[in-house]
Amino acid sequence: MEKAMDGEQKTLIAELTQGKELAEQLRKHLNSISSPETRQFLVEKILSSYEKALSMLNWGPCAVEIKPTISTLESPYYYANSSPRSDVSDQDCKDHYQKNVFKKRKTEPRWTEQVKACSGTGLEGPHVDDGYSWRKYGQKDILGANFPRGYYRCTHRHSQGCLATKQVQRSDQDPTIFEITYRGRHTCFKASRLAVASASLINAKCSKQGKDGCQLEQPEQKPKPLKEYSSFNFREGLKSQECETVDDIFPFFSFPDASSGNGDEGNDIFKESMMENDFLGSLSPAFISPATSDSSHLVMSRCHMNGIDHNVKTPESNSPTTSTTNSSIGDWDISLDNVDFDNDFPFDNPELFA
DNA sequence: CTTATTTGACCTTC
DNA sequence: GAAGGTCAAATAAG
Repeated sequence: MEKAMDGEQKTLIAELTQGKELAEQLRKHLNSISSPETRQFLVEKILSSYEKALSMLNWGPCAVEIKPTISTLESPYYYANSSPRSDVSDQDCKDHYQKNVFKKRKTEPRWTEQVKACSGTGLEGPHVDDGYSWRKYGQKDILGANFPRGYYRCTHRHSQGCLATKQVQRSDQDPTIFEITYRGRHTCFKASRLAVASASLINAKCSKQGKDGCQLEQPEQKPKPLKEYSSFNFREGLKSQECETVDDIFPFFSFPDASSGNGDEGNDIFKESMMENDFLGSLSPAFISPATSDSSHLVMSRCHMNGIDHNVKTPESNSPTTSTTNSSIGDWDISLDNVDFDNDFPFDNPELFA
């Protein structure tokens, strides 16, 4: 219980701190040549942060309802992290793994995102990037569906034990629409980092584009395969989790003081990854409202990007979306106070906002 | 050679 | 028992 309160307080503090940081960012931008859209974006974010903080105060700690399964969900029962081929036979290991996988399935957070991919964008079908690296591990014909369902899991499943998976199903009604069901949250290191930077950029872009939606120069700026792209879907694993502490929310996140050793390493990797992935051209939106404090609190948000339309819905939720505390632009629930990209994040880069 | 995809078999859930 | 989900060997691609 005490921990729950701590988590609640941390989240609250994070929200307030984020508001403060954003306000400072805004102040900088007031004196710069940044676009009005960028400033507008910051204003929205500030308001959003404070709204969340206020709602938290009104609602009290929902962190009491932290799922006890969170830790077990993250536990390394999968053979990737278990001591491989030592005391336990391969078969035992495999059996154990499979049993747990299927056992776990029921409790996995799950949500669906509808993605519309227009032809000609180069981002069709399952290749519509959501910011993570996925590896296809199966395909299945589904009863009543015209198109097979593809099964994907995070590329970093074995290397980092990231258990996130997704299913991609092309819509029968509209073949240009892909229904992507996500399961589990990403705990992979790289993805989390990139998600942050991309989140910022996407939001900025979306904000800039205003009613026209995001217009990213995808095709021209994607020299690498889509699967290598990383962008914002950071909260993909957060949004359906019940209230969590900050630490729960960002288990592998690259807070400066959280990285092993010094913080520089994190930043280096961060920069490196940004360069590696050419993430400016690989942004894709997945503006999913965070589970800031309420799991039933999923926000519909959307952003049009070059023919791609992400539309998040909440299949697991019995009640329709009830959120009223999020900005319309999308969410970005990362405490800037903790995220060390002040120096690296190119807020002032005109190219990002021009 | 390494990594990703395909696909049939197997397992779990309903 | 049917359907959905996952594994892993075979194959393809880079």
